[in-house]
Amino acid sequence: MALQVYSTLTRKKEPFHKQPGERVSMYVCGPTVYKPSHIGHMVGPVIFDTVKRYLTYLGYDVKWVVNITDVDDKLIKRAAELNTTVPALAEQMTADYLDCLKKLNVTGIDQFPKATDHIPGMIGMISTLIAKGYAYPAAGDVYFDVSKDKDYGKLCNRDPEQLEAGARIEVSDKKRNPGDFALWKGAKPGEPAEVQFDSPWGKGRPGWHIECSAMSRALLGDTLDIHGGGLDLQFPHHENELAQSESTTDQPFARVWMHNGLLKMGSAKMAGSVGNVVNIADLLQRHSAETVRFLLLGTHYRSPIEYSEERLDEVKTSLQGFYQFFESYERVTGESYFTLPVPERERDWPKSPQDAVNERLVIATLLGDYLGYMQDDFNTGGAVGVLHRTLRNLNTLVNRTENLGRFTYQGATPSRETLLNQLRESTIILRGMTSILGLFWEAPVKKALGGLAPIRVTANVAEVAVTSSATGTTGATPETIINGLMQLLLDLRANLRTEAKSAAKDNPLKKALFDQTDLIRKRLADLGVTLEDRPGGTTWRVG
RNA sequence: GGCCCGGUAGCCAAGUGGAAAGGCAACGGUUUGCAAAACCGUCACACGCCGGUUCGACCCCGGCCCGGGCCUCCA
Repeated sequence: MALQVYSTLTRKKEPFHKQPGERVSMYVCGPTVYKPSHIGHMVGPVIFDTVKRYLTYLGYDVKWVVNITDVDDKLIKRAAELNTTVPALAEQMTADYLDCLKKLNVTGIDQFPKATDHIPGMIGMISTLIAKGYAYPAAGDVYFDVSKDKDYGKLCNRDPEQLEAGARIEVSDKKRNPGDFALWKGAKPGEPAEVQFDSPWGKGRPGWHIECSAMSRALLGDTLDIHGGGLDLQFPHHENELAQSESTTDQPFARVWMHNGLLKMGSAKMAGSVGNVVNIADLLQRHSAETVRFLLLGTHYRSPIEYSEERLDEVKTSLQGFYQFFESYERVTGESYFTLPVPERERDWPKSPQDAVNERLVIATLLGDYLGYMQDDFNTGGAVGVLHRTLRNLNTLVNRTENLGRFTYQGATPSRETLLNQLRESTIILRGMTSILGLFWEAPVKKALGGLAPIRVTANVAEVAVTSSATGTTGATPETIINGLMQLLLDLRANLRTEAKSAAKDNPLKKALFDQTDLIRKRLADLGVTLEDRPGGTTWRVG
C-alpha cells in the first residue's frame, strides 16, 4: 500500500502526492519564544521528526523548517516583567527550546528562521495583499479583509458571517469585518524601540500569522508539501496563514495539512492558559527523554495524548524490557546495540529474508507489520506494538543462544554461530525500526554509579582473577573502588556458589553456603543492586 | 450557538465489514539451588446507547447520551 496521509483540508486520508526520490518540503509552526518550553511544545516536533525519519527511510529528500516567532505582544509584556529586552528574552528562550529538542532527539529540523530576520519579506507580502485588494491599512495597522477572500474558512469550515456570532473576537473600529485580522500592528506609545520596525505604514511590527506565510515562502517556496502544527493552531492561525498566502501567490499554500493532537491532563488539555503545563527541564529530572518520547509516540498523532506521572511510570516499566534486551545482546554477542549499524533508508536494510531461518523470518514478517502501520498515516502506536512483539522474538533467540543444548529442535540443532548470525541480523532490524521512531539513540547512563558499566563475573574464579589484575589498581577513584569492591564481593559469592553446588545433597554445608550467597544478594538488593545468576556467570545492575 | 474530534478490558492504546495488536496491572506455569531476567499461558461472547443497511458491523448510515478541542493567547 502506498503511503497514506490524513489531510485536515479534506478530512480524509489521501495517498501521499510525491514519489520516493523527490524533494518534500515540510513546515511546522514553532514557538513564540517568551517562556521556557513545556512538554506540549514537544509533541509536534517529536511527531514530525518521526515523520521526517520515515519519509527519509522511504527515500524522500525532506527539508524541514520550524519558525521561531521572536516578536509579539507576549514577548513585549514578558520582557517588561523581567526587566529585560525582547531580543535578550527571545534569545534565551530560543536556546531553551533548542535544548529541549536536542534532549528529545529531535534532529531533523533543517532551519529555524526567526521572524525578525524576515520583516522585509512580510512587508512585501502585505504590500502585495494591499495592492490586490485583500488588505487595507487603517491608522497605522494593516488588516486582512476576510470578505474579499472567497474561500476564507475552507480549512476549518468557518463561515466569516458566523464569526460575528461568536462575539469573542477582538473588537476594533479599525476593522471592516469582525473576522479581519492584523497583518501589521502600528507601534503603540511606550513600546520599546527594538520592536518597532519601519514600514510603509509607519513604525510597527508584524501581526501573528504573517511570519509563517513569509518565512515558509522564502525558504520552501509558494506551495508546501506538508504543513504541520498543533490542533489548536487550526483556527485562526492556519486558516489565516492559508488565506494570506494563497491570496498573495494564487498558488495552493500546502498540499497536506497535518495536525497533531494535544496533551491531556485528566480531562483538560495542557496549556499555558489552563495553567497546568509541565516544564521540560523539571520533567527530565524525573523521567528520561527516552520515556517521554516513547509516551508521545505511543498514541496516534492525531489523538489527544493522556499525560500523567503514572503514565510515564508505566512507559518506563515497559521500556525496561528493551534495556534488558540490549544488555543481553551485548552479553551474548559482545557487541553493543548502540553501535549496530542503523539502516536509515529502505535499501540499506538486511535483504533476502528467504535465506533466513526461523526467528529471522518471523522478524522479517514483523518488519512488514511495522511498515504497514507507518504507511497508514504514520501510525506510531501500532508500530510500537510491533516493537514489543519483536522484542519477544529476540529474547527467545537470546535464550536459545545462551542456553544452547537445552533446547530441542525438530531438525538439526543450529550452531552457536548460526544463532548469533540470526540474532545480529534480527537485532539490526529492531535497531532500524526504533531508529525511525527516534528511540534508543544512545546507551542509557547508569545514573546511580556515574556511568559504571555492569561487571560480569564468570563462575571460573581463575579467569576472574586475571580480569581483575588486568583492570589495574593505579589511580583509585570512587568509581574504580566501587567497581573493585563489587568484583570482590561477586568473586567471593561465585566461590561460595561453586562450593555449594558441588556439595552433596545431604551435606549440611550446602544449605549454609547457599544461605551466604543469598544473604549477599539480599543485602545488595537492599542497596538497589540486582544480581542475576546466568549460565555464563553473574551480572549485576542498579535497579 | 457554530465547526471539529473522540467514547475499545482495571488503566493506557492499535485495529478490520466475517468472529478484537501491544503495554501496564493481576493470576497460573517453564526456567533457576532459591531468586532476578526471559519465555509460555489466562485476562473484552465484547468494542457508549438505540435503530437501520448487510448473509454478516465494533468497524457503514441515522438518532441519542457522554467527554474533549476550536470559535480569545496557546504546540
